Amino acid sequence: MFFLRELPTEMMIDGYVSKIGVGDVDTVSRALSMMRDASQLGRLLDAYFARHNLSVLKFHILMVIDREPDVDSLRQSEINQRLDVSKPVLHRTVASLLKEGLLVRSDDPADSRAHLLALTHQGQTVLADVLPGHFETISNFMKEKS
Amino acid sequence: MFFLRELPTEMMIDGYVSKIGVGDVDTVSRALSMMRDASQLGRLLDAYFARHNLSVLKFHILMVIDREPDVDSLRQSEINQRLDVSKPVLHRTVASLLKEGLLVRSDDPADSRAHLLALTHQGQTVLADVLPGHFETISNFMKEKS
DNA sequence: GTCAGTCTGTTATCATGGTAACTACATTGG
DNA sequence: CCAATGTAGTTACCATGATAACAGACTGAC
Repeated sequence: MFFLRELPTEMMIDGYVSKIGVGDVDTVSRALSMMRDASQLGRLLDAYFARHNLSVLKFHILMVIDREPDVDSLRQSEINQRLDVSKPVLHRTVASLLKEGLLVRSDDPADSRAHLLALTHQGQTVLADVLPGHFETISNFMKEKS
Repeated sequence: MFFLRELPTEMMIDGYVSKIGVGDVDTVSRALSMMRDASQLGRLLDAYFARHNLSVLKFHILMVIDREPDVDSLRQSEINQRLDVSKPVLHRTVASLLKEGLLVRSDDPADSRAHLLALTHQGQTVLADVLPGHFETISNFMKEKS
């Protein structure tokens, strides 16, 4: 992600917004701040996970499987329902996690098209290792913002 | 960009955060909401600009040149100071805008390495056409959120 | 029972983000 | 002056996002 380093001043936004007659300056300013903050935090998280040979998407995949109550595995389509990412990207990233040994795949007894994806022991270890720093990165960023 | 469709409940976050002892649940919840909102608004803006044969980055490039006081052109490096994007991506995207006729390039008399990038008439027209919908997209999104 | 329609996963291809490393020019310190 | 360093732009390559289109397996209305 990327975004403006310097947001437009409220005056500049007003120059566009009030001329056009849509929305109000405060709302637009708030949205632009949000986008810039999200971009910056996104970069910090990307860098953090990269240092652990992961990506935000890989982390989220491990996370949604791990946090599932009652079961310890999910289908690819179920992961897709939980993550707002396209099927092919999810497929590719799951393939990469399988290759790296963080996930295992087994046939779904209920549907021969599908497979069940579960964390390996190593996957659980990696997730546990990476979680504190994830929340710490978020917390530190929010602290500096306020 | 992508993100979790359903955020973890505060209870789940607490399960991680308080165990780990970094940050607090509210701050982390707020950050995750922000990331999801930014992802969703980002998708809306991507789709909006795509309908106008643009991208968010192309729009921002046009915008920062247009909003510059006193001058009507910028160097690539000056655009880079204003946008949080890498040099090669900016270069490629500027090249595309030149090819599409939205920007023109002239030599910088002060530095033979550099060039000045200015909006063409068509570039100004496109920017003006696209601005209202941009702010409208943002305003509508923020309204639905609240 | 069958076949039209849907769902699961996959492949191919493209778009757009990044880093590393380079050329050419400009600037600065001795 | 001129060598060393810095800056502007560019190239090559990789990572990670998307859509379109497909095969094969399931499902339901008849």
